[in-house]
Amino acid sequence: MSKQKKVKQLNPSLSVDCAIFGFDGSELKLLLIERSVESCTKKLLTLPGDLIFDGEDLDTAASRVLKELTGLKNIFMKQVRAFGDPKRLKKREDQAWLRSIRAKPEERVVTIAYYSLVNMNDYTPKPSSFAQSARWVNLDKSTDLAFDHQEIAFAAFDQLKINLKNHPIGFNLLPVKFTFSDLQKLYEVILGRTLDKRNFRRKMLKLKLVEPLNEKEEEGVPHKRSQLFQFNTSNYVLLLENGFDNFGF
Amino acid sequence: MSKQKKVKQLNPSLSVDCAIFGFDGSELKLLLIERSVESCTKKLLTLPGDLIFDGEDLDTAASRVLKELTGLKNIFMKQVRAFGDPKRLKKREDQAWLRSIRAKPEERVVTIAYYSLVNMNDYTPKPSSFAQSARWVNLDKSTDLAFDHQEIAFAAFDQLKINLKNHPIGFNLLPVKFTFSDLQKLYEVILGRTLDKRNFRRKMLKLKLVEPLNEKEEEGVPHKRSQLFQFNTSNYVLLLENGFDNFGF
DNA sequence: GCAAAAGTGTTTGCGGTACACCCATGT
DNA sequence: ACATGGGTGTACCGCAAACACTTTTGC
Repeated sequence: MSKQKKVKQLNPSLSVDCAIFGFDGSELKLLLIERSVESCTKKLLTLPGDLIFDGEDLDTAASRVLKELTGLKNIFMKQVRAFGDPKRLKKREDQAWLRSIRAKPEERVVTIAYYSLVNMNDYTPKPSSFAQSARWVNLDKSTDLAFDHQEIAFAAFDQLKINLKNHPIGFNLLPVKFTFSDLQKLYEVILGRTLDKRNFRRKMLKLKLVEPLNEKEEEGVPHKRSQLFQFNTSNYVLLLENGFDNFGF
Repeated sequence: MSKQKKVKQLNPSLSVDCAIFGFDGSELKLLLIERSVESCTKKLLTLPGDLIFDGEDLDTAASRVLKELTGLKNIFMKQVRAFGDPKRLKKREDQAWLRSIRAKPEERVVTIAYYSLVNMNDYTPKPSSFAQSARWVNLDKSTDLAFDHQEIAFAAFDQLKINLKNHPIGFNLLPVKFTFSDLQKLYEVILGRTLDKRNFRRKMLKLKLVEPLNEKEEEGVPHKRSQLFQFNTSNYVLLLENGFDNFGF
């Protein structure tokens, strides 16, 4: 049982891919990476992801990918599922890129997909670290992703939508202090429909998920100042585990 | 693009494990395999599973495991998620068994878990094919599974419970013709609580998921003969995809 | 006739939904 | 004064929940 382990190596058959969602106040965004393909003018848009190290936990790998890209730690994150279609990396342009970075680009890779929710204020992509650059993209526009990342992104979004109905996860997309309008717009964007102001407020308050702050105001807006809220941490952890059976959206 | 492919090989890092559920009319059962460990009197109870072939689709691998064990095809099956804790195979007795069958028993294996629902009448374990024997086990008793299979089984069951609330999947556990009592008992066992007869019937009929059969009777029972039902196939496929938002159990 | 499960309606309460007006603020 | 979003209360409806008695059959 010596402490000297063999050097960690990337397992060529296993990867994680992360659908990282953000909310800018009016639209749901997905954080994508643009990768340049040598010998080709076309660029690939992909989800952030990487092969997994031998002996690295799946959740850890996903956190690592997120951390390396954004610098963020302790971000809400949830596994969606595994994607392993043998053809998932076999499109012509995908192979072109893989050949430039993988020892065995032909190899089938099973990827474990995660989605995660970040407060967009906590991370602004820098204009191209090196060959690759990250950017926030509107989810609806995000057609034409490389590999099967389109499918993964939609699966992640579906999962998010379902989870949002029974779990208090939306807050991960918002700043600490937020207005009811912010919160409602977030729900509307994700659920894909408008909600009634009064009913929404009632529901949220009944669940005791949000608390009003004394510091009740915004400033300088051309209308009545809105009350600020934060979410109730203790209820959060409870409901995160158990969910609430009938949220009723 | 010649048709001659390299021989399929098992990928040492990837497996599938299946939580196969059955219903005997009063209890929910899980199909487990008892594996003898050489050089040890103790036997391991595991979920059916296997390494995945290179280039084999995940769903295909899961179907293969089920087919090889039970002979059944076209069975309802759903991915739960991937399990990849580096320590998941590291318990002492688990290692003992792995050493007897794996080239690299130390290797971390990521397993993709599935749950599947079968009609127990379609498969009765034969008393020990060879070194391994399968048997139906009550889910609640199924403590002491090898590896992390306990955790996987519970995760699969949780998934089943959630899915049952919004999807018409329970029928996969029943024979083609069944009574309302059968159906209700099934729901009660999975949801873990009793349900009201009349309310249950109403709900099921409103969803138009079950149809009464003319052949209305059982026989030789010491009470009023019950109507037989089958499930409505066309609604089934519809609701399977879309779910029904408010099932309301 | 007795035990055992089948079958059947009604009432109550909660929660979801729909809906319209006044308020505070900046320009 | 006007435009903009903030904030509030009520009425209705449908669905889930609770609940008890009669029927058929085998023994």
